Amino acid sequence: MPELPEVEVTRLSFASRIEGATVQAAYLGKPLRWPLGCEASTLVGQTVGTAQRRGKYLWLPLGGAEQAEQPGLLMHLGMSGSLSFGQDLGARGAHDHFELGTTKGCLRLTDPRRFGAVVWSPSRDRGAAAKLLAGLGLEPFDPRFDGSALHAGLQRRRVAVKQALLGGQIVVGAGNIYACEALFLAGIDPRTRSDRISRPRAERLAQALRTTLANALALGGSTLRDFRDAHGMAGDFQSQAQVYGREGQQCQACFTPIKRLIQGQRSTFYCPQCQRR
DNA sequence: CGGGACGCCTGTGAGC
DNA sequence: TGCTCACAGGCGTCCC
Repeated sequence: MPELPEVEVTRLSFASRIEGATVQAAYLGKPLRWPLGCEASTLVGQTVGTAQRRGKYLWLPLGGAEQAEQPGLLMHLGMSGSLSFGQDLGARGAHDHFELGTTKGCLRLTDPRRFGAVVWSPSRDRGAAAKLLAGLGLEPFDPRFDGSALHAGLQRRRVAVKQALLGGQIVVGAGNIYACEALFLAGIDPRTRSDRISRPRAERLAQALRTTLANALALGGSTLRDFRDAHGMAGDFQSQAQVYGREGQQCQACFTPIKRLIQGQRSTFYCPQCQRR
Protein backbone atom coordinates (compact mmCIF):
# COMPACT_ATOMS: atom_id res chain seq x y z
CA MET A 1 0.00 0.00 0.00
CA PRO A 2 1.89 2.82 1.30
CA GLU A 3 4.19 4.56 -1.11
CA LEU A 4 5.48 8.09 -0.64
CA PRO A 5 2.13 9.87 -1.02
CA GLU A 6 0.38 7.62 1.49
CA VAL A 7 3.21 7.94 3.99
CA GLU A 8 3.28 11.72 3.61
CA VAL A 9 -0.50 11.99 3.86
CA THR A 10 -0.29 9.92 7.02
CA ARG A 11 2.46 12.13 8.45
CA LEU A 12 0.54 15.31 7.71
CA SER A 13 -2.59 13.89 9.30
CA PHE A 14 -1.10 13.41 12.75
CA ALA A 15 2.22 15.25 13.07
CA SER A 16 0.95 18.58 14.34
CA ARG A 17 -1.57 16.96 16.65
CA ILE A 18 0.91 14.70 18.44
CA GLU A 19 3.80 17.15 18.54
CA GLY A 20 4.75 18.14 22.07
CA ALA A 21 2.81 15.29 23.67
CA THR A 22 4.30 13.22 26.46
CA VAL A 23 4.38 9.45 26.09
CA GLN A 24 2.39 7.74 28.85
CA ALA A 25 2.39 4.13 27.68
CA ALA A 26 3.55 1.91 24.87
CA TYR A 27 1.87 -1.30 23.73
CA LEU A 28 3.47 -4.02 21.66
CA GLY A 29 1.30 -6.58 19.86
CA LYS A 30 2.47 -9.37 17.62
CA PRO A 31 6.01 -9.07 16.25
CA LEU A 32 6.49 -6.76 13.31
CA ARG A 33 9.30 -6.95 10.77
CA TRP A 34 11.94 -6.14 13.39
CA PRO A 35 11.93 -5.96 17.16
CA LEU A 36 11.35 -2.54 18.71
CA GLY A 37 14.90 -2.49 20.02
CA CYS A 38 14.16 -1.10 23.47
CA GLU A 39 11.94 -1.71 26.45
CA ALA A 40 8.49 -0.15 26.18
CA SER A 41 9.28 1.62 29.45
CA THR A 42 12.11 3.51 27.74
CA LEU A 43 9.50 5.41 25.72
CA VAL A 44 7.40 6.49 28.67
CA GLY A 45 7.95 10.08 29.75
CA GLN A 46 9.52 11.09 26.43
CA THR A 47 8.32 14.17 24.59
CA VAL A 48 7.22 13.71 20.98
CA GLY A 49 8.90 15.95 18.42
CA THR A 50 8.14 16.81 14.79
CA ALA A 51 7.43 13.74 12.67
CA GLN A 52 9.55 13.59 9.55
CA ARG A 53 9.50 11.45 6.44
CA ARG A 54 12.40 9.94 4.50
CA GLY A 55 11.32 7.87 1.54
CA LYS A 56 8.59 5.62 2.89
CA TYR A 57 9.90 5.78 6.44
CA LEU A 58 8.58 8.02 9.19
CA TRP A 59 10.87 9.30 11.92
CA LEU A 60 9.21 10.28 15.18
CA PRO A 61 11.68 12.07 17.44
CA LEU A 62 11.31 11.39 21.15
CA GLY A 63 13.04 13.03 24.03
CA GLY A 64 12.42 16.69 24.13
CA ALA A 65 13.07 19.80 22.23
CA GLU A 66 15.64 20.37 19.58
CA GLN A 67 18.44 18.27 20.87
CA ALA A 68 21.09 17.84 18.22
CA GLU A 69 20.80 14.07 18.40
CA GLN A 70 17.55 12.93 19.83
CA PRO A 71 16.33 9.36 19.96
CA GLY A 72 13.14 8.35 18.26
CA LEU A 73 11.11 5.73 16.46
CA LEU A 74 11.60 4.82 12.83
CA MET A 75 8.33 3.55 11.44
CA HIS A 76 7.47 1.80 8.21
CA LEU A 77 4.00 0.84 7.01
CA GLY A 78 5.13 -2.13 4.93
CA MET A 79 2.47 -3.40 2.54
CA SER A 80 -0.64 -3.19 4.65
CA GLY A 81 0.10 -0.80 7.51
CA SER A 82 -1.71 2.33 8.51
CA LEU A 83 -1.48 4.68 11.47
CA SER A 84 -4.39 6.18 13.32
CA PHE A 85 -4.26 8.90 15.92
CA GLY A 86 -6.94 10.13 18.26
CA GLN A 87 -8.29 10.47 21.77
CA ASP A 88 -10.59 7.49 21.53
CA LEU A 89 -9.58 4.91 18.95
CA GLY A 90 -11.89 2.25 20.31
CA ALA A 91 -10.98 -1.31 21.18
CA ARG A 92 -7.76 -2.78 19.87
CA GLY A 93 -8.28 -5.11 16.92
CA ALA A 94 -6.47 -8.26 15.95
CA HIS A 95 -4.14 -6.33 13.64
CA ASP A 96 -3.18 -3.51 15.96
CA HIS A 97 0.45 -4.26 16.78
CA PHE A 98 1.86 -1.05 18.21
CA GLU A 99 0.46 1.81 20.23
CA LEU A 100 1.93 4.91 21.74
CA GLY A 101 -0.36 6.37 24.37
CA THR A 102 0.35 10.07 24.84
CA THR A 103 -1.13 13.09 26.60
CA LYS A 104 -2.58 14.25 23.26
CA GLY A 105 -3.95 10.94 22.03
CA CYS A 106 -3.04 7.45 21.01
CA LEU A 107 -0.96 6.62 17.93
CA ARG A 108 -1.81 3.13 16.69
CA LEU A 109 -0.25 0.99 13.96
CA THR A 110 -2.66 -1.42 12.29
CA ASP A 111 -0.91 -3.86 9.98
CA PRO A 112 -2.52 -7.18 9.01
CA ARG A 113 0.51 -8.53 7.14
CA ARG A 114 3.04 -7.24 9.65
CA PHE A 115 5.62 -6.24 7.03
CA GLY A 116 5.70 -2.89 8.76
CA ALA A 117 8.06 -1.89 11.53
CA VAL A 118 8.59 0.36 14.52
CA VAL A 119 12.23 0.55 15.56
CA TRP A 120 13.79 2.57 18.33
CA SER A 121 17.04 4.31 17.48
CA PRO A 122 19.35 6.53 19.56
CA SER A 123 19.19 9.12 16.79
CA ARG A 124 18.10 9.43 13.20
CA ASP A 125 21.71 9.47 12.08
CA ARG A 126 23.05 6.67 14.23
CA GLY A 127 22.07 3.12 15.15
CA ALA A 128 19.14 1.27 13.68
CA ALA A 129 17.61 4.27 11.90
CA ALA A 130 20.84 5.25 10.19
CA LYS A 131 21.32 1.69 9.03
CA LEU A 132 17.86 1.47 7.51
CA LEU A 133 18.02 4.91 5.91
CA ALA A 134 21.51 4.42 4.50
CA GLY A 135 21.64 3.96 0.77
CA LEU A 136 18.32 5.66 0.07
CA GLY A 137 18.29 7.79 -3.06
CA LEU A 138 17.19 11.39 -3.40
CA GLU A 139 13.81 12.66 -2.34
CA PRO A 140 11.76 13.26 -5.52
CA PHE A 141 10.96 16.84 -4.46
CA ASP A 142 14.54 17.63 -3.50
CA PRO A 143 15.82 20.29 -5.92
CA ARG A 144 18.88 18.08 -6.42
CA PHE A 145 16.61 15.47 -8.02
CA ASP A 146 16.36 16.55 -11.62
CA GLY A 147 16.67 15.01 -15.06
CA SER A 148 20.42 15.08 -14.82
CA ALA A 149 20.55 13.28 -11.46
CA LEU A 150 18.04 10.68 -12.63
CA HIS A 151 19.92 10.18 -15.87
CA ALA A 152 23.20 9.70 -14.03
CA GLY A 153 21.58 7.21 -11.66
CA LEU A 154 19.98 5.25 -14.49
CA GLN A 155 23.29 5.11 -16.35
CA ARG A 156 24.86 3.28 -13.40
CA ARG A 157 22.33 0.45 -13.53
CA ARG A 158 21.41 -2.02 -16.21
CA VAL A 159 18.09 -3.29 -14.96
CA ALA A 160 14.74 -2.41 -16.50
CA VAL A 161 13.88 1.23 -15.82
CA LYS A 162 10.80 0.19 -13.80
CA GLN A 163 13.00 -1.77 -11.39
CA ALA A 164 15.49 1.06 -11.17
CA LEU A 165 12.65 3.33 -10.05
CA LEU A 166 11.34 0.79 -7.55
CA GLY A 167 14.77 0.08 -6.10
CA GLY A 168 14.99 3.39 -4.28
CA GLN A 169 18.77 3.77 -4.69
CA ILE A 170 18.35 6.58 -7.22
CA VAL A 171 15.13 8.21 -6.07
CA VAL A 172 12.84 7.17 -3.23
CA GLY A 173 9.10 7.10 -2.90
CA ALA A 174 7.82 5.27 -5.95
CA GLY A 175 6.27 1.89 -5.30
CA ASN A 176 4.53 -0.30 -7.80
CA ILE A 177 1.58 1.99 -8.48
CA TYR A 178 3.46 5.24 -8.95
CA ALA A 179 6.37 3.69 -10.85
CA CYS A 180 3.85 2.33 -13.38
CA GLU A 181 1.97 5.62 -13.54
CA ALA A 182 5.08 7.78 -13.90
CA LEU A 183 6.41 5.61 -16.72
CA PHE A 184 3.06 5.91 -18.49
CA LEU A 185 3.08 9.68 -18.11
CA ALA A 186 6.63 9.82 -19.46
CA GLY A 187 5.78 7.52 -22.39
CA ILE A 188 8.52 5.06 -21.50
CA ASP A 189 8.23 1.26 -21.85
CA PRO A 190 8.88 -0.17 -18.35
CA ARG A 191 11.16 -2.86 -19.82
CA THR A 192 13.62 -0.36 -21.26
CA ARG A 193 17.08 -0.90 -19.82
CA SER A 194 17.82 1.94 -17.45
CA ASP A 195 21.17 2.75 -19.07
CA ARG A 196 19.48 3.17 -22.46
CA ILE A 197 17.28 6.02 -21.28
CA SER A 198 18.37 9.22 -23.02
CA ARG A 199 18.97 12.43 -21.16
CA PRO A 200 15.76 14.11 -22.48
CA ARG A 201 13.70 11.05 -21.54
CA ALA A 202 15.23 11.04 -18.06
CA GLU A 203 14.20 14.68 -17.81
CA ARG A 204 10.65 13.75 -18.74
CA LEU A 205 10.62 10.81 -16.35
CA ALA A 206 11.83 12.90 -13.43
CA GLN A 207 9.08 15.42 -14.12
CA ALA A 208 6.49 12.66 -14.59
CA LEU A 209 7.43 11.11 -11.27
CA ARG A 210 7.07 14.42 -9.43
CA THR A 211 3.77 15.14 -11.17
CA THR A 212 2.40 11.70 -10.36
CA LEU A 213 3.45 11.83 -6.71
CA ALA A 214 2.21 15.40 -6.25
CA ASN A 215 -1.13 14.51 -7.81
CA ALA A 216 -1.48 11.48 -5.56
CA LEU A 217 -0.54 13.56 -2.54
CA ALA A 218 -3.21 16.11 -3.40
CA LEU A 219 -5.79 13.32 -3.66
CA GLY A 220 -4.85 11.84 -0.29
CA GLY A 221 -2.95 8.87 -1.73
CA SER A 222 -4.36 5.64 -3.15
CA THR A 223 -6.74 3.41 -1.26
CA LEU A 224 -6.76 0.07 -3.06
CA ARG A 225 -8.12 -1.75 -0.08
CA ASP A 226 -7.24 -0.57 3.37
CA PHE A 227 -5.15 2.58 3.29
CA ARG A 228 -6.38 5.33 5.59
CA ASP A 229 -4.68 8.40 6.98
CA ALA A 230 -4.51 8.94 10.73
CA HIS A 231 -8.04 10.43 10.67
CA GLY A 232 -9.40 7.38 8.87
CA MET A 233 -9.73 9.18 5.53
CA ALA A 234 -9.35 7.10 2.36
CA GLY A 235 -7.29 8.29 -0.61
CA ASP A 236 -8.67 8.88 -4.08
CA PHE A 237 -5.76 8.54 -6.51
CA GLN A 238 -6.67 4.96 -7.50
CA SER A 239 -9.61 6.33 -9.51
CA GLN A 240 -7.15 8.46 -11.53
CA ALA A 241 -4.75 5.64 -12.35
CA GLN A 242 -4.09 5.40 -16.08
CA VAL A 243 -2.53 1.94 -16.11
CA TYR A 244 -2.21 0.42 -12.63
CA GLY A 245 -4.76 -2.35 -12.12
CA ARG A 246 -6.30 -1.70 -15.56
CA GLU A 247 -5.14 -4.76 -17.51
CA GLY A 248 -7.36 -5.32 -20.55
CA GLN A 249 -9.08 -1.95 -20.22
CA GLN A 250 -8.62 0.69 -22.89
CA CYS A 251 -5.85 3.22 -22.55
CA GLN A 252 -7.57 6.55 -21.96
CA ALA A 253 -5.20 8.23 -24.41
CA CYS A 254 -5.19 5.84 -27.39
CA PHE A 255 -7.80 3.12 -26.62
CA THR A 256 -5.22 0.31 -26.88
CA PRO A 257 -5.78 -2.37 -24.20
CA ILE A 258 -3.50 -1.97 -21.19
CA LYS A 259 -1.08 -4.86 -20.77
CA ARG A 260 0.32 -6.52 -17.68
CA LEU A 261 3.69 -8.26 -17.30
CA ILE A 262 5.85 -9.47 -14.44
CA GLN A 263 9.10 -7.73 -13.54
CA GLY A 264 11.00 -8.82 -10.46
CA GLN A 265 8.00 -10.83 -9.28
CA ARG A 266 5.75 -7.78 -9.38
CA SER A 267 3.02 -6.84 -11.83
CA THR A 268 3.76 -4.01 -14.23
CA PHE A 269 0.94 -2.31 -16.10
CA TYR A 270 1.60 -0.31 -19.25
CA CYS A 271 0.17 0.87 -22.54
CA PRO A 272 2.04 -0.84 -25.41
CA GLN A 273 1.10 2.02 -27.74
CA CYS A 274 1.86 5.09 -25.63
CA GLN A 275 4.96 3.70 -23.93
CA ARG A 276 8.00 3.04 -26.10
CA ARG A 277 11.52 1.76 -25.62
C1' DC B 1 29.65 -5.19 -6.70
C1' DG B 2 25.12 -5.79 -9.28
C1' DG B 3 21.23 -8.45 -10.14
C1' DG B 4 17.68 -11.86 -9.28
C1' DA B 5 14.95 -14.86 -6.24
C1' DC B 6 13.09 -15.57 -1.77
C1' DG B 7 10.67 -14.90 2.41
C1' DC B 8 8.31 -12.41 5.90
C1' DC B 9 2.44 -12.77 7.01
C1' DT B 10 -2.49 -12.30 6.32
C1' DG B 11 -6.53 -11.40 3.57
C1' DT B 12 -9.18 -11.61 -0.59
C1' DG B 13 -11.10 -13.10 -4.78
C1' DA B 14 -11.27 -16.43 -8.51
C1' DG B 15 -11.93 -21.00 -9.91
C1' DC B 16 -13.35 -25.60 -9.06
C1' DT C 1 -20.73 -23.66 0.77
C1' DG C 2 -15.95 -24.81 1.19
C1' DC C 3 -11.46 -25.73 -0.44
C1' DT C 4 -7.09 -24.44 -2.94
C1' DC C 5 -4.41 -21.31 -5.33
C1' DA C 6 -2.62 -16.98 -7.04
C1' DC C 7 -1.84 -12.61 -5.83
C1' DA C 8 -1.38 -8.09 -3.17
C1' DG C 9 0.98 -1.57 -1.98
C1' DG C 10 7.78 -3.24 0.46
C1' DC C 11 12.24 -4.41 1.25
C1' DG C 12 16.20 -6.85 3.65
C1' DT C 13 18.81 -10.98 2.94
C1' DC C 14 20.79 -14.52 0.57
C1' DC C 15 22.72 -16.47 -3.19
C1' DC C 16 25.22 -16.36 -7.97
